Amino acid sequence: MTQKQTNPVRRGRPPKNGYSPEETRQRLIRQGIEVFTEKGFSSSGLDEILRQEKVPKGSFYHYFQSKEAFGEAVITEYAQYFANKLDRNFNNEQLSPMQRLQSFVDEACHGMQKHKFKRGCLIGNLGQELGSLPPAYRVQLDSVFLNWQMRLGLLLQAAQEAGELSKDEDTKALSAFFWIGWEGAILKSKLEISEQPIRLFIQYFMRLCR
Amino acid sequence: MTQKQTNPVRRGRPPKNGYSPEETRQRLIRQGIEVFTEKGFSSSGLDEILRQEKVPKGSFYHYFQSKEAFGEAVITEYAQYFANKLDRNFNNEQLSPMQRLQSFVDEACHGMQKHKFKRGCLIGNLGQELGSLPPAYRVQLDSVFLNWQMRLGLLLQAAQEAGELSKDEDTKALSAFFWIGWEGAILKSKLEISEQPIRLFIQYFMRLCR
DNA sequence: ACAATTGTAGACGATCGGTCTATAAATAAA
DNA sequence: TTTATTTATAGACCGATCGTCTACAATTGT
Repeated sequence: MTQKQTNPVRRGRPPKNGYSPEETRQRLIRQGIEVFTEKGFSSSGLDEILRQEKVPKGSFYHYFQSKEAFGEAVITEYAQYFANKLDRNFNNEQLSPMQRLQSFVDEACHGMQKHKFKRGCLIGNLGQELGSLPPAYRVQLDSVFLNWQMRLGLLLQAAQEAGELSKDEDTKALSAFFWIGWEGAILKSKLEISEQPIRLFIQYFMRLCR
Repeated sequence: MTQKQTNPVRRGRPPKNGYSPEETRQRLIRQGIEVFTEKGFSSSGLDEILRQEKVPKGSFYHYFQSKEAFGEAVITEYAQYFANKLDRNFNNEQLSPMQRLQSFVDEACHGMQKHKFKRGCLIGNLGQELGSLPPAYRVQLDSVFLNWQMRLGLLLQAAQEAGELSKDEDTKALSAFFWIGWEGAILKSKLEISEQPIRLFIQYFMRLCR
């Protein structure tokens, strides 16, 4: 019926490490997410990313056209990963809408601790770095935020339906406000090496919703 | 009585450009604020800063011990500049306390536009860059925020005295919340090339205060 | 056997932060 | 006046590291 996922007829020199080209590509992107999230795009070298995945430097341009194209793929992958995290929490039928938001926050706090407050949010980090970033990234980052904003907007609408949030509230504006504060909270959380700023922000945000 | 401010007996080769050594130092720091605010610390070279002020590279280490020491001076100067801006607005007796906060916001929005949304806040930018910064910067940046937080805390107390803010509010927590949201708003403002995020944040913050 | 394809390997030039030596221009001491 | 000392300029230079490129190794198809 269907062919094997990896092309059965495969020409050319085989990969030296055990991984298929698609796997290697994916592994590089994953590593890119980690490194760029911690150290930013401009001050991160490809060497570091390649070294960890045991991919020789010369091979990089076999997998990606340039560092810029690589960064684009990294951003896309991170956006996807984060959107999944949002969906997982925001669609949890076990909890009320506002409880789902709280569970997302708890999960994020746990993640911050796990990485010793060194990572935070790739999108936010790159946003601050805009001045030394390829110009095309700006619109990409902006649209990622818009996507998250839409997802939260839906949750807030559900909260309205459930009577947890006044129907007078502008859910679009409120969710835009959330992500504004969120990025600030992540920043201060890294600076203070504490999840307290995140907790503080959420506390006031929740108050705003009552 | 008192000697002239610039030492009257001055040995050694005089500066070539018209500026005194202190002036040159100050000019380099000013330029450093601009460049670091736009492009960050790690991805900015000393060359760029020196070129603009027509200071030869070799002279740099006459004025500063290292790039790290230079950055420290830049942060300190920016913190001072920003604290002055806060004081100028927060101590304006012509306005009520909450009006003073609003006037600060208006001024900041004007500044963002003036620089075409490319600059934002040096402290916030460096905060996001923490992973690739000299470790000593973290505590320095943190203490700058603490200073701003204290200044806003005093204003909020004045607002309480003036009956503009409930005395039940924890002014410390509220001002911490303000700076969290503020940095997020500046970030999104740069991303969207619009002052709308700042306006949106302030709108909700003001609502929280009533 | 030879072309086409695919991944590997390191050379390469540019640029960075930081340091070095040489020197210019002033005053202090001889 | 001459020489020493101080202060600032000037740019060459070094090792490290950046992103990119070219050569080639290893496989399959004809």
